[in-house]
Amino acid sequence: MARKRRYWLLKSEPSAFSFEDLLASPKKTTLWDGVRNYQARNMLRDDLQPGDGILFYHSNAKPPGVVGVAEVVCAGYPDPTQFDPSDGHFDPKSDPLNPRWFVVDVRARGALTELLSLETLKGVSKLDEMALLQRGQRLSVQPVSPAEWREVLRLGGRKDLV
DNA sequence: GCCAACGTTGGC
DNA sequence: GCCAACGTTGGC
Repeated sequence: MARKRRYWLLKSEPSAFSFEDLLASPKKTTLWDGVRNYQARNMLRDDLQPGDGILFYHSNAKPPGVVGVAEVVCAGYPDPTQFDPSDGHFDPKSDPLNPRWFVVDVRARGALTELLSLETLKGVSKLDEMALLQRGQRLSVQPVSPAEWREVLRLGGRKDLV
């Protein structure tokens, strides 16, 4: 039996890479590079699988919030930017034979009908346990439960993308 | 292995 | 720009 589909929240600063940028990318797809946190790396490398659902979150935005829905296209593979000295994410300590950092490819499915702000999400009791809303969390890759996924898409007016 | 200093994230 | 909450680094 196939593995159950899982759900994730990915954060991006829209000034660096926005959901609109993803929609405008070839095949609405890009590699999710530049993650340099081990917990987030472990999820990219081990847990995200093709077909998994993604909530696209804008951090450091006005206001911050979930803006769109995407999906995982392929399982984790080494982040090419770690080996590129001209890239801001270059990591001279990473061994090409034993890469330290990983990416997945993600493809946009569609924007929410309107931005679901962090403030709005905080007011939804069904989302009390959501990783995003827990004190002190900063991970740029976070798990989302099936119930949270359904609720966010319902609030975002995109039940068609559940 | 401890922990102080430093760096980063990200809401506000 | 502030700063809380982490994560990382490096001396010991």
